[in-house]
Amino acid sequence: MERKVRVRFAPSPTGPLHIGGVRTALYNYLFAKKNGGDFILRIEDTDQGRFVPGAEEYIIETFKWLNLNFDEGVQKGGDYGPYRQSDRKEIYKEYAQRLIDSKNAYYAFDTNEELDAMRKQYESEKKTFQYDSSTRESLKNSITLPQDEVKRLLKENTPYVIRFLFPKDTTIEIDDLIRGKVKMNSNLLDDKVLFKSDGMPTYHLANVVDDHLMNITHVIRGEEWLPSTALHIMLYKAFDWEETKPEFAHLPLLLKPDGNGKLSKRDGDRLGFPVFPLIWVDPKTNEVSSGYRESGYLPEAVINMLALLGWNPGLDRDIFSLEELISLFSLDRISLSGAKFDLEKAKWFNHQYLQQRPNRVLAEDFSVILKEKGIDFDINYVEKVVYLVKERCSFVNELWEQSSFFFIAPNSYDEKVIKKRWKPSTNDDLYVLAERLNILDNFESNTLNETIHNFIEEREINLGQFMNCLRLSLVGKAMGPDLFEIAHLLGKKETIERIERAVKTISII
RNA sequence: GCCCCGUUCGUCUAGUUGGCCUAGGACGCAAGAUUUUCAUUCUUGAAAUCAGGGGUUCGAAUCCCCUACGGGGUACCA
Repeated sequence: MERKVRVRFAPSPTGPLHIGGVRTALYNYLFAKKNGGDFILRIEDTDQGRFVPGAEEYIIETFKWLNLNFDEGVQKGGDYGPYRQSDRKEIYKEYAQRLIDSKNAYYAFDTNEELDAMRKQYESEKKTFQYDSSTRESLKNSITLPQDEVKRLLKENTPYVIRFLFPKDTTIEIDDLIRGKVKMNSNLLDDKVLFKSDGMPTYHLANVVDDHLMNITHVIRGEEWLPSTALHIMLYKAFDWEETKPEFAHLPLLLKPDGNGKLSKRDGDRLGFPVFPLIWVDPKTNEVSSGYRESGYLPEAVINMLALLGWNPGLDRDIFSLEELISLFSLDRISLSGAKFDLEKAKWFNHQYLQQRPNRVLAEDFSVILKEKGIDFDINYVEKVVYLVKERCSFVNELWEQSSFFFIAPNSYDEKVIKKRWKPSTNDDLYVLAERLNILDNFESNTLNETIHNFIEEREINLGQFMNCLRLSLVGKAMGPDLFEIAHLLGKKETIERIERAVKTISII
């Protein structure tokens, strides 16, 4: 019987979610939605030592911002809860016991110190210590110790861990949906700890138990999990869950843009781009890490950019809506090699999506920035400004650089432009033009266009030269959109005042 | 060290049943066009002997082997 597709995103709350993690979640989401399945959020907080307050809320908020909604999970609920592993503690204990009973796992009483000493010793002999079939016979565990000794130790609450008993000389085959068949020999794998001495399971146990109990059909996760998948497969076998074992798909990693290695937290600040979706303030150090949201990225752009970083629909275009991504998505089009993040392309994506964003909405976003600067203009005016300048912007906050002159008259004039364009006769030309504009009762841009062109023709002055001077008067620089549109939006009074001020201020004698 | 995964323009990639690949697209870069300016936009261009070397084949980016390089794993972290 075909099972309903169920995938999970299972981050551990050890800090802000990495952008690579966001991509993993996105691929899970796309896969689920493409196949009419469920997308589940499970929090893997089995390591109490690394728990960071606020991290779970950060994760929730990230997906809220991106508008990728979970069907089940922490803070949302569902039929397979609880969805936080710390709330499932008792469950794992029971399953660990099952493995002990079926002789697939055993108690180990070796202390950390003993193990460390062992590792050091092996290292000094240029060997690698591994807790496995070759060494377990000589260590302190329920295989080597007499039964009543084991019972006594457990009764006395001696700290112990439960380790998986890896069989010797077994080949484990992983059938990865992205990579195909991967084979591993059990002799190279060690008896991983499944249950820690603090009463919590490790990732391996909790993950397999939860995926089974939550009816997960596809495990889509980062490539760093590929090596331990052999253990996971053995666990499904040990539990006799092979019938409903999920399919595995291991994603390539996100690499740093320069040099080599996995994209890390530090790269962001070093190279000037966010590696986190949202801003994050470390609760311990107060260190601030920037986020895509606060840097002005649009969620749609981030999703589009991330989707194409390691996956490609094979079409000759790059812009896809979430709906398109869902219908186009398939695991077999995921690339095998790690992808380097490209800041320039990320900006380009944002530019594309910024252009699609309605002017009214952009005007509202922009008004927030304006208010912070103590500028309060009518939203309709702001919307018109946005209409004129948005195509030259990739981010909302760039609107200010491109349009500040619409709100504040220039208080200085670009010297280079003066030097190049301003003539001794310009002051007089502009003065006369101001008088001419003053008697207009229509200040529409096409009227202005006609009036000014006639003026230039009449006086036989150079078009480019004069227009640049007029622009300088209104803008202060040689930049900005169509000059007649600027004058129109500024209005008659403001336009004339700016011309007069420029005439008074600029002198080349 | 050992194990696993990978390797096409600077970057993301197309190429998945070997021939239509003198290797396509996008970002970025360069030049030109448009414009009163800056940008946008448009056009054109440079850019990968398909990591290298061996095979297999009439024919290989596509299949096999080796080497190199890159990445991941090797914790009572996930």
